[in-house]
Amino acid sequence: MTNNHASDSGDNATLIDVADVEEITPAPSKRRMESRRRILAAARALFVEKGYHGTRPQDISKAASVGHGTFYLHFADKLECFLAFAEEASAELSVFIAEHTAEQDDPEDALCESLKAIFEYSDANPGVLAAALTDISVLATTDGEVKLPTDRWAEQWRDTVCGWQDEGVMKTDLDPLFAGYVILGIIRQSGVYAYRTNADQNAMTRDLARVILRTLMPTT
Amino acid sequence: MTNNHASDSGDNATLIDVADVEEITPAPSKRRMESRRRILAAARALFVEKGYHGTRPQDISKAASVGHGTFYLHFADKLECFLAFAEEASAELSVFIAEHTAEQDDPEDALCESLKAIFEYSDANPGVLAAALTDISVLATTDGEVKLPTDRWAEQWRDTVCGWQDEGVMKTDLDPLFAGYVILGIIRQSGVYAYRTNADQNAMTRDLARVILRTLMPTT
Amino acid sequence: MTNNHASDSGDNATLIDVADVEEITPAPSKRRMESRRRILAAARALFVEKGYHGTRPQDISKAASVGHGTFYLHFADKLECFLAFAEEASAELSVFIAEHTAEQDDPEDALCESLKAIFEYSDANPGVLAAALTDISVLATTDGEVKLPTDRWAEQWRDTVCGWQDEGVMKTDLDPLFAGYVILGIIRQSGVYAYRTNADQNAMTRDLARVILRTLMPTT
Amino acid sequence: MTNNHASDSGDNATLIDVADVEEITPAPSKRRMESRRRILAAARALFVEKGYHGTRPQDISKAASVGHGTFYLHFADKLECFLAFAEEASAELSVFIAEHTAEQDDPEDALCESLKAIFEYSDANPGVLAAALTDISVLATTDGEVKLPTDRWAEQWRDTVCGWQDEGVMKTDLDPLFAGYVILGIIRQSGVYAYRTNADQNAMTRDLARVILRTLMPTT
DNA sequence: TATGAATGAGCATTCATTCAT
DNA sequence: CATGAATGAATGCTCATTCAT
Repeated sequence: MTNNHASDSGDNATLIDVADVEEITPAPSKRRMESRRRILAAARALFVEKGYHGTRPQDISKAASVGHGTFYLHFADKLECFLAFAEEASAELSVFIAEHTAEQDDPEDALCESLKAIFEYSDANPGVLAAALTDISVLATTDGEVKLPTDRWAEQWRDTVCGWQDEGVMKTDLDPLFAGYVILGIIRQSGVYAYRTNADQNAMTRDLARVILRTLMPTT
Repeated sequence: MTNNHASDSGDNATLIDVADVEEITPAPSKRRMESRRRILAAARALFVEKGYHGTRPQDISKAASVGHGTFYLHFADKLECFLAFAEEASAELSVFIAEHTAEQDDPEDALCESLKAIFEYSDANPGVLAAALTDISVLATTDGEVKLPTDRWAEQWRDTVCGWQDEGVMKTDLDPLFAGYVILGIIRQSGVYAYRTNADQNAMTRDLARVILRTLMPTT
Repeated sequence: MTNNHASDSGDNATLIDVADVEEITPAPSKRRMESRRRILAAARALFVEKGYHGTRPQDISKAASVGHGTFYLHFADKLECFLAFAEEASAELSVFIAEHTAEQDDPEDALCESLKAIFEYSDANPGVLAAALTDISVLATTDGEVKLPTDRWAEQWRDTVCGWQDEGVMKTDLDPLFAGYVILGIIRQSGVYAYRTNADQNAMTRDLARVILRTLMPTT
Repeated sequence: MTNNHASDSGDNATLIDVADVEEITPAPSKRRMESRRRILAAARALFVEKGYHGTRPQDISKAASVGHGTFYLHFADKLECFLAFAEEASAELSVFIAEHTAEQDDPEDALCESLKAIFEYSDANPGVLAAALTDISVLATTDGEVKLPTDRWAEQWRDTVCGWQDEGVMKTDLDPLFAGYVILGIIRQSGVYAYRTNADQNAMTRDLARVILRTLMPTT
């Protein structure tokens, strides 16, 4: 398709109809995209199952049915691949939450829906969140300041809290970012509790929502 | 396997003259203890500075000024050494907290003192808590059920909460273990917040104590 | 579709009148020549800058703005490309020297001019000679007898010396080929000296010419 | 033997008799030295036979009958091993030449002896000199300024020439270092000639000595 | 002809662990 | 008890070359 045009591209540019230009310049090449997709999918499965250090680029390539070198065609190194996976999971969860909380005005309801969404996502993608939250400092002695996924999550909760305040549906005496971290902390560690005790999900959701709201509401 | 030290040492007891037994057999030989002490000290420094994966047994031995083989005289493998370090840190912190909260009856005060103690310990031993909390699942594909340090911490908070309830100084509608995890989550993630924002420690302590108490107190 | 035309390559083959055919088929097709030219130019730059082992065919293709595969359309492998580069440099230098020494009858003058030409070429193409003289045995475990560039240079000097003898302008008691190697050795290693000491070029030229002539002239 | 003392070393230093001290501090450990010796010997054989790029650290270890890791116990990387080999060869040749020219006062005789020594060494260690002279710039894109073996050789010849001048047995109008490079160039390239033509060694030696002296002696 | 994604054998190097002394 | 040289399987990554389009 686009390839057929390829040979013409350089010389006869003036003959190419404008509609084609869009396709020519970025040219993400279907095949290339397919490779990347498969590598990422394999990486996700393996990082979840074996963890970062238990997964070799070689394993990923094999699972993705591509050559070992192809891996490095798409990612500079193993860490970059892991970050892409974490990014992807994070984005997925965001979309998932957004879809589930679209119309909720009441903070408690919104919170409940968000938590439900998180649990649902966790059920549908077991282990993915835990894997994606792996502390990068454990992965590499990266002095470069890569922002941790957790930091971004905390910021998203901060935004949510700010939204509630702006809409006047809730008031808190906490610094919003502090609140964000607190909420994240509660949710995160609760996940471990839920896993350890096989807690009922509905009860957990309700309890969590209540607890979180309590942390926000000023002591009377 | 794991318990290399004291308990094993009694093998040659029968050959040793009785008078000496008391001192020789149970006492794990000064030299041996000194070795272990130095290795653990070096391990702590390196795990904190370089992380688990960035630290090689050789590095530890070298920093401890013992032969590389001596390391394996005291620890079956690197993981065991790390766990010993985490244990040590955990015990230290427990003592530290216990000392600071000995006489506090009021939960809010006790909480404040505990948090102060944690912050003080963190200041005195920078990075040690973060390192000791490293998720073991990241360290090894140990399917065996090693209890995570975090789980023990949550249990300690559960005990504290139960204590408060038993003494009648506080009531909560939460499951105590759940409460323990929530408290741990709040403290842990707050640490990240404090680090990121260079928050004032006294203010943080006060805010945290307030927030934690809120999570526990039944909504009126 | 477009593929059907592929073999005609010249852009509008069907429009070309019969008279042109002769030129099209045997003539290595402008486009092809252009590709090769660009690849060789890029190869030269990279071999000079990074050396043989530091240059990947991919780098060459990229620098030449051609597809990675195109490289292998023109050269069977990397070594062949390098040899083409060395050949080119050698030919260039020959022409350069020939132009500068066309009319000199006196050996000393001819020698001076040759040396000047070499220095000028070196200045105009820094690093090219050094790169082109790279010992092929270092490049590949080629058991096959590829003649070293240096051998060809020695032979050229032999021819020059023979020329002088035939014309009667100079006599030497050395075997001409031996003389060729000696001259080459002197010039080559002097280059290193000149580079290390930032020697004045004119003085170098004069000294070298004198030294070389001394080696040739029979001891009285 | 010495090993028996090893355990005492640290603490009871004062009890150790002085004669032992020498052995204790540098402690090159017979076993370690033996390993290094074997690795270097294997490296020499392989670098000569296969060249730098044709030789893998793995091959060296195998040929030396040591584990792959042992190689890196003695050399930081492949290049360092090669340099050690080149160094060794260079030192050997120096000794060889020194032994053969000890008593020669006359430059021509000294030169003849030196050349004979070089040829003899070359015969006894075929390929070693060629391998050791491999241009390091071909080996790695080492920006760090490692001095080339050739440069050291040129300097040795400079010293020789200076010696002759100081002793008044010879005069030259050349800069001594320049002379050193010229001599090196002549010898080096002649080696190629000798190899190509299977020249008679005695004749070569004589011719070379004559040629080299000519380059030094001022034109009358 | 030209392309560039794909390949995978190959490479230099590491490191947790062992064992002769 | 202590040592440190030795180990070698394993790792992350490269790069000259191929081939479907």
